[in-house]
Amino acid sequence: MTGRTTGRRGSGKPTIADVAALAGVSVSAVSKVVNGRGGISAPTRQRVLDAAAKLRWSPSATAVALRGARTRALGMVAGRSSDVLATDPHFTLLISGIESELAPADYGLLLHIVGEEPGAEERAYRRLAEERRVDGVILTESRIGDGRFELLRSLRLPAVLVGAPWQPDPVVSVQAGGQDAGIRAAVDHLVTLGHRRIAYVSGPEDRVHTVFRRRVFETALAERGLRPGRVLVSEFTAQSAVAAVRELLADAPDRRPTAVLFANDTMAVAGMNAARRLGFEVPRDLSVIGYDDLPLGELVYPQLTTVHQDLIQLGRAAVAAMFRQLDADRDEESPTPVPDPEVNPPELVIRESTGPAREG
Amino acid sequence: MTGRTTGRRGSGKPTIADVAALAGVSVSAVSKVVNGRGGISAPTRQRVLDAAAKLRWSPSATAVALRGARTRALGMVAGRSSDVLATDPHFTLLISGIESELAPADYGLLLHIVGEEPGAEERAYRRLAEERRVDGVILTESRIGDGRFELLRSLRLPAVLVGAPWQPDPVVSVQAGGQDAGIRAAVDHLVTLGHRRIAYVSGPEDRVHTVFRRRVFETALAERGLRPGRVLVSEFTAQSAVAAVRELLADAPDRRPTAVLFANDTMAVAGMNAARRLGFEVPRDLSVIGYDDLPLGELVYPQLTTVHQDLIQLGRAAVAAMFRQLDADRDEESPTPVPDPEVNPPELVIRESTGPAREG
DNA sequence: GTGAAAGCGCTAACAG
DNA sequence: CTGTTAGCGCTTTCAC
Repeated sequence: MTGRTTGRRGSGKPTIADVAALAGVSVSAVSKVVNGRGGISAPTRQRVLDAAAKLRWSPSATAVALRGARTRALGMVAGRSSDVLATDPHFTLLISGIESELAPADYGLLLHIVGEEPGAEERAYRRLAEERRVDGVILTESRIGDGRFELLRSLRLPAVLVGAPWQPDPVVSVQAGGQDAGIRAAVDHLVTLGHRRIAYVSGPEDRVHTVFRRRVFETALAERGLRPGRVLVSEFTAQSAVAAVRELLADAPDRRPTAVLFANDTMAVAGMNAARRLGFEVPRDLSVIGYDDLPLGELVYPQLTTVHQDLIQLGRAAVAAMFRQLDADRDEESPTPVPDPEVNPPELVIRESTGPAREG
Repeated sequence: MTGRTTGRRGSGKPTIADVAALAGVSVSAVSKVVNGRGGISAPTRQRVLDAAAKLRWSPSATAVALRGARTRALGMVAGRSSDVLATDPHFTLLISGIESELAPADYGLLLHIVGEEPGAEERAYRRLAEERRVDGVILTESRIGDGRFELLRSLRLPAVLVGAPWQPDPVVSVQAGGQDAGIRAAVDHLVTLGHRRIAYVSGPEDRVHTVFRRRVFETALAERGLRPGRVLVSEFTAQSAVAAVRELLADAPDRRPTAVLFANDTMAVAGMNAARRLGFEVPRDLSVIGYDDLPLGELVYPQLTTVHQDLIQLGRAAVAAMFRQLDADRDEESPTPVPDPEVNPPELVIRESTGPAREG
């Protein structure tokens, strides 16, 4: 425990000094070799590499980070209850995408799942920033009045938002082009099938994408010359979706909707089954469309017609944007082009939960 | 960029020196205050706290870690494709549990999602260890011949396994008591309903829990005096489960199973719908039981009868075990009691996908 | 009760 | 080409 001389391989882990000693060179030589900076002869280089391999040594991430370089970690805070998280793989998918881009760069992802209590999320970001644990953070699900961009700026912590900010904001964000294409296609699909009374079950109204999608829905309806459809606001939970469907189907036959769009797949599946419990066949009596295109949609019966959104690609794009930002920050002077990452627009996937309207 | 004098608040973040300067004390005084070590007068203490608050300063995690203390981060490597990850919230749930225990301790979780290519997982652990990014790692899904425990030991990286090791091993592990209770109850339930031909669709055979559960299934059947049921091995994917059901239901009516147990809920749901597509009603023609009790099970129609497993609690227990291990390592001399964490045994949740056998 | 100084493992100037 | 050295931000003896 006490008195561990540098270079001694006691209980501790090998350090750069151990490697240098074993290779018979100085520490700076080792440093130069591992960082690929030139000025080292081939034989020396080889000796260093061998020594490092024998000792199973890699530079300590902590020491490198302290030295002023990067942390080689990105942070992400998920402000959701574990229940919602488990039902809705939105985050999981995004994280998969993020990781796939992070791994080759030897970056890690520091995840924080905090509850939905207000303030918890902010505290998490704050700690991430103050403790300098990460080089930057990736944000999702921006909300109306979202204070996170401001917060992160004041914390000087680079951020990339997946999605659109709630109001024009200099925050770097990634987003698929043609965001409204999915819902438009969904409405078109239903109209073509003869549906005239189409309802929309939206997510919590404090979400930016929720409001956006709802607006697209309303616009699309109007453009088709249809009267405004009913719009119900629901939580992202199954119970809430079930309640919404109950309400929708309680109307008189000539007034109730013949098709429903849901804000996400989980709600759509829950809603679909709620309808069935009420004696409505899907799609015979009611057509249902989801959003996200989760694997879940293919599992259920009938398979879900839904709007596909490439969350994995979005996650990758977010990381790419972050790296560009980090590089730009470092080089400061050279204003990197920062091309918008290519993300495919949302797209309608027609499966079994939509069919012709029963009565015009 | 150049020549940033200590104590200057330029573009950089405040350091302990800035706080000390602002409070008019020495850096060590600040350190003592933030670490709650005594020897500081109340007024001085207050001045330090005020200064830290004003500067929004917290100790840099990196510096603290380098100083020899802990990293305050745990690692986890998920060796699965993003697709499986998205369908099966197993990991998500576990991570939620882990986080809920980590957060109050101000610990972070460094996540690595690597593909299923062999070696990728090992490399990830290796890097985590060599770069000293985490204090320890949490493992799941131990496999037959799992080399990770050995690897981690040689890396001197503390580890906690969720589940049982494939062979007696000193690795610290957490697990619910009465592991076999769930499947036994499931078999009992089916037998009581009059089922005599019960099949089992197992997961990949290289998983320890897969083999264990299958054995429990076989034993339970034997104890009830039933002939061995058919056992099919499937991947953890929907397609694979669908194929298994096809095979099972292709048999002659007097030979085909009237009930099927699946290794997890996702497979069960996929199987249930495959059966329906083949013209079999669930539970009228076929009873189905899953495993895990994911939220998904309540979403679908009919709702899934399944074996509940408290993954969240398991995640929490794993972290608790890790902390005890870390404390023990530190104190070295004091062999902490290390009581087994309390995790509820798996339990059968009866819903709608099981019913009386149609023919004895 | 408080401060000065030595490192933790590494990188980057600067010498040789 | 290679070695010496000064910190990065913090904690921790050890003096005062």
